[in-house]
Amino acid sequence: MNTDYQVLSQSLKHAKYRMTPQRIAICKILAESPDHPSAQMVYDMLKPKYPSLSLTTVYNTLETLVGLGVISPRHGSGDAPTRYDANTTPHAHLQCIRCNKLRDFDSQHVTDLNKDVSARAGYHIIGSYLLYYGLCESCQEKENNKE
Amino acid sequence: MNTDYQVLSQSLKHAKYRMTPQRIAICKILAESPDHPSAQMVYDMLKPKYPSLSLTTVYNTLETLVGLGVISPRHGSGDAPTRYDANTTPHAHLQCIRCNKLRDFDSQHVTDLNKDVSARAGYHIIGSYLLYYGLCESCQEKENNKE
DNA sequence: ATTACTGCAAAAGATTTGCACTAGG
DNA sequence: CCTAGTGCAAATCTTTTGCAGTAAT
Repeated sequence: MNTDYQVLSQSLKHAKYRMTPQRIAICKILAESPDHPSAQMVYDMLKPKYPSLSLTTVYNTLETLVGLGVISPRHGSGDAPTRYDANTTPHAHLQCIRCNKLRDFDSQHVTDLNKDVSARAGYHIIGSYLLYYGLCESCQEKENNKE
Repeated sequence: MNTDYQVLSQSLKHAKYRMTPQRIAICKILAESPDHPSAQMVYDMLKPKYPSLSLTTVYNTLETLVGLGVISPRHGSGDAPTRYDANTTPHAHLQCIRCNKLRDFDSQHVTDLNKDVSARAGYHIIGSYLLYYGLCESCQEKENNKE
């Protein structure tokens, strides 16, 4: 489940950031989006309701929230833009290389791997990206129907 | 260990690609580079010896080798460019956010996670990126000396 | 009243594309 | 010879930056 709106907005307030309407709107969208939106996607969703909104502000706010540790950036396979995930518990992602959908995948082995890395790496680990890419079920069907 | 030069070049020949000097040189560099070079890094390493080489050709060749499944693209944390890895056995990566170094991390849990994803996801998995980012040992020391 | 935040435009960096020329088979 | 491959320049796409105006506290 995603971090909810209260946690996102409170983290801004607590860190003494100003509560602008743009930031509030972006926090709402992130909390409500199960599909890990990119900066552009956030912008497109909010633009109709906030016509003056700029993409720069979306980037600024997302970067701020990343800095507070309440959302995580995930860069997709290949050329796809960075997606932002309000679910900060450790989990892997599955991305479809056809329709670009991005979904979560929970597994005990993610936890095990994280522990192993922390224990053996000699790195001060700050975060991780665990991405598997391929064809989702509906794109596999389309593929089969074509050939 | 990296896939060696023979395997890379033979995969091109076997797939009926023409053996140009540029492709041969790029295969050699990939086989010999333990540091997972980016397209630009490959270009910089080869430019002195092949002054006419273009970055476009490097991108083309890397893309071809990715298509043949003998190297894997790995996009780093944040804004870092894509790195290409001639080690195609499943393993995780550790990237230092300070010096940008990228190294391998082998773990039984990677294998376990891969199996779990294949078994439960409903995706046709094509590949994966498993990246942990943080501070490497030498950058941790520099950090400590400063503060 | 301050000063952080926004929004625009321009810049930067990585990768892709169009196309004429070249060279591998 | 013939077409795949190369190399250049320009285009594209994402993200960053500089800066003047605006608004949150």
